Amino acid sequence: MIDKPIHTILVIDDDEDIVKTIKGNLELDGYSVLFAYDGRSGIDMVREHSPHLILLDLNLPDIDGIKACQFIRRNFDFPIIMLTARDSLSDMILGLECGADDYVVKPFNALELSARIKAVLKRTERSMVKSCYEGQCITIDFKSRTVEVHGKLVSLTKTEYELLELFVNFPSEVLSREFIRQQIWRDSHLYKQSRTVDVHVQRLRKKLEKTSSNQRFIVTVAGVGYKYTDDTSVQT
Amino acid sequence: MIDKPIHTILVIDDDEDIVKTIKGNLELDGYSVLFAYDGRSGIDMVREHSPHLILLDLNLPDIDGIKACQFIRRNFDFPIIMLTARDSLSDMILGLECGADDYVVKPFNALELSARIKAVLKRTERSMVKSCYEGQCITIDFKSRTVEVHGKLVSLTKTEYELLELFVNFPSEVLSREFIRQQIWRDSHLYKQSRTVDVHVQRLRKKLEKTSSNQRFIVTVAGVGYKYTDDTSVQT
DNA sequence: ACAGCATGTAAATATGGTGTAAATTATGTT
DNA sequence: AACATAATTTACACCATATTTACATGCTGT
Repeated sequence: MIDKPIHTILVIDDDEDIVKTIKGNLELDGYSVLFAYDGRSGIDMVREHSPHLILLDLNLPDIDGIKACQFIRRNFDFPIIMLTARDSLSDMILGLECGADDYVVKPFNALELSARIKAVLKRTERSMVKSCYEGQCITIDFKSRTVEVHGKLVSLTKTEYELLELFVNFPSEVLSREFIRQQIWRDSHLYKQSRTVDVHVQRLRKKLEKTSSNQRFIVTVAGVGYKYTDDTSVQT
Repeated sequence: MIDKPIHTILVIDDDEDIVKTIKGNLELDGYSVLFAYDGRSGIDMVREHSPHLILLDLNLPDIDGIKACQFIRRNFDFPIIMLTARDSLSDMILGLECGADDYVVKPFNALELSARIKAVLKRTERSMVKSCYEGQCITIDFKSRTVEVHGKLVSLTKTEYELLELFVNFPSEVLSREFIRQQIWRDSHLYKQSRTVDVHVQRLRKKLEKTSSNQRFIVTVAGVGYKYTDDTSVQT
């Protein structure tokens, strides 16, 4: 909690009410918030302030949100989360082909937005600096998507790998099933009370623990969720 | 992250906005950036600073970009990437007969430019030191474009060779189909969800593995892309 | 013009990852 | 201890993805 960096987030949306509530929420979370009500001035602010992350509405009054997104990506390359109504979800957004890092469907709740922001910041920050993770026993090379446990290579499927990467981004923090579901499956329809997350955690566990002498990397916190740790000393 | 060398890139372009955004992006990528707004002072800077790579606009106010490119190549021999609008794409550029190492079509996005710079630097750096690649089993002579597997010569087609060279430049790094498509086919319209890349990977595989005892050089990472490795020990 | 090879696409096949349901076991509570 | 609730395990059918095959077109060199 000592040296937590302050992140600047730029909100570009023409709905003043939404901007206000987002601003309020984000400031509670400790972010410094800038905002703009249209695309043009939004882009000016991007140029001027170099925010750490941009929340960009898809339906702006003056310019197309997707175009704006592409423009920002092309010219500045800051992480972007698109804000969009469910009925205007295009492939462009779904596949994040417009260059966005993530998207959130309106109306969203504060917690979901907050979670996605956190995840995107973690992801981009990490990839700026390091290309691998080195825990006590587990090593991950993000470029080759290679995972080693005690030096032994283990091959993971796509979801297993993404799951592990997610855990590693939030070390010794309890992640709820719902949070995990949202991060990895977004809104692809998984039955609300499906045990899918559990099953995948189990598959991942099996592969990770096969090598090492029954060490638990992913601990289940009953009634809450799962927690990853690869270190005796707990650190944030 | 320890010994990453700092590269100096010189941008020669008369559009101040473009220069600024390029500069911003490249500095984010960790490059040291110089710039010039016309050909004459650009060439002066080349002489003075010996940059590792030059981004050269085709349409300069004072001199012809192609001429400038040829001049730099003749007199200094630093790698050059041409920046050009789609409508002024000449054969000279397309075939890189002006001596450029690559070209990028405006407007380009930051990621593409970044990728091309990376690729050119890898290529030229490697060829500065070595004119061939020597893996555990595979040997490539870049000048003669010859490939040997376990000492046995295999003849590859143009695309197969370029594919292999691309892979070799990013050892044990997962390359997405989209990235491969961009690097090898540039923007020639390949159907978005065409399996062309796969097919060529398969053809390349067949030729490489025919010789050796069914060793996998190009591993497929399901749902993500392909990864090359010619070494039992995985190294970054 | 012809033969031969390279290339991109499409369709058929194979593979293996994925989600779910149900059975079993563990956990926490009273 | 007994119960209720939650988590794990197993099994399986389905589906998405990768691979293979085949083919039409285009290019090259003789």
